[in-house]
Amino acid sequence: MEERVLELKAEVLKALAQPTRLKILECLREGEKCICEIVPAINGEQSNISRHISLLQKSHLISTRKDGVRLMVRVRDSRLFEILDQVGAILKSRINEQTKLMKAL
Amino acid sequence: MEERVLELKAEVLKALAQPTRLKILECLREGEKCICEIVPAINGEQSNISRHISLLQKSHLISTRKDGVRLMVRVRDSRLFEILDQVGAILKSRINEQTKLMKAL
DNA sequence: TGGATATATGATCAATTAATCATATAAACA
DNA sequence: TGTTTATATGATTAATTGATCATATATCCA
Repeated sequence: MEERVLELKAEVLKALAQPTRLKILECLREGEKCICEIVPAINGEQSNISRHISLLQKSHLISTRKDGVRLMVRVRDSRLFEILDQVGAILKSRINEQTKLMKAL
Repeated sequence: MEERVLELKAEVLKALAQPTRLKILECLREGEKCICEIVPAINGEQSNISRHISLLQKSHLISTRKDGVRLMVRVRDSRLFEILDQVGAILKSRINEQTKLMKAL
């Protein structure tokens, strides 16, 4: 596969690969939210969340619109959630295997 | 979603979010390979690839077995490739949108 | 207009990361 | 046994990252 394509894929994955950003994205499953809703929802620092949001935007994973003072944020492509769910599924079967091994003791 | 679960998901995504590691994984689509095949296939440094392989193993994304001197490597869960493909699909439609915009100029 | 609220950003710091070189270990084979 | 081949690892370095505090900017409303 093309070097450049892998770099692009890595950039997207990197944007996802951070707990605070995952919290933000999970929070956005419910739909569009403004930063002032996200901050208390995930119990974060305003300036930190603001930076993560702008990173997610630079990675084109979210889009934003101004509503007065507020910045409304939403996930651009809902397939993003399928990716997160797939990661969850992989983790789940990893745990299952470990559990089976434990039972066999 | 549970803090700890998000941390686990972030760890998996982080292991994926690096071009060299993506190259290795793409290389493993074809099936089990030893490091000495991977190194020339992706034109990498032996010590660097070795480190990335051991990172991928620590993240439980690949499994390994010894065959003489060689270390045979394979992807643990093929759903990993579905994730990579899904990322590709998201990138593809991002490009499509940009192309449409360009045409409308 | 002046204060309250929402967001962005500069500066700083500690921690992590990826790559590289040199070298160590270990298996295979002539 | 000695050499070649495969892999691992210590040390080093530069770059990136995430968080935080302080402050700036911008919008709204009384």
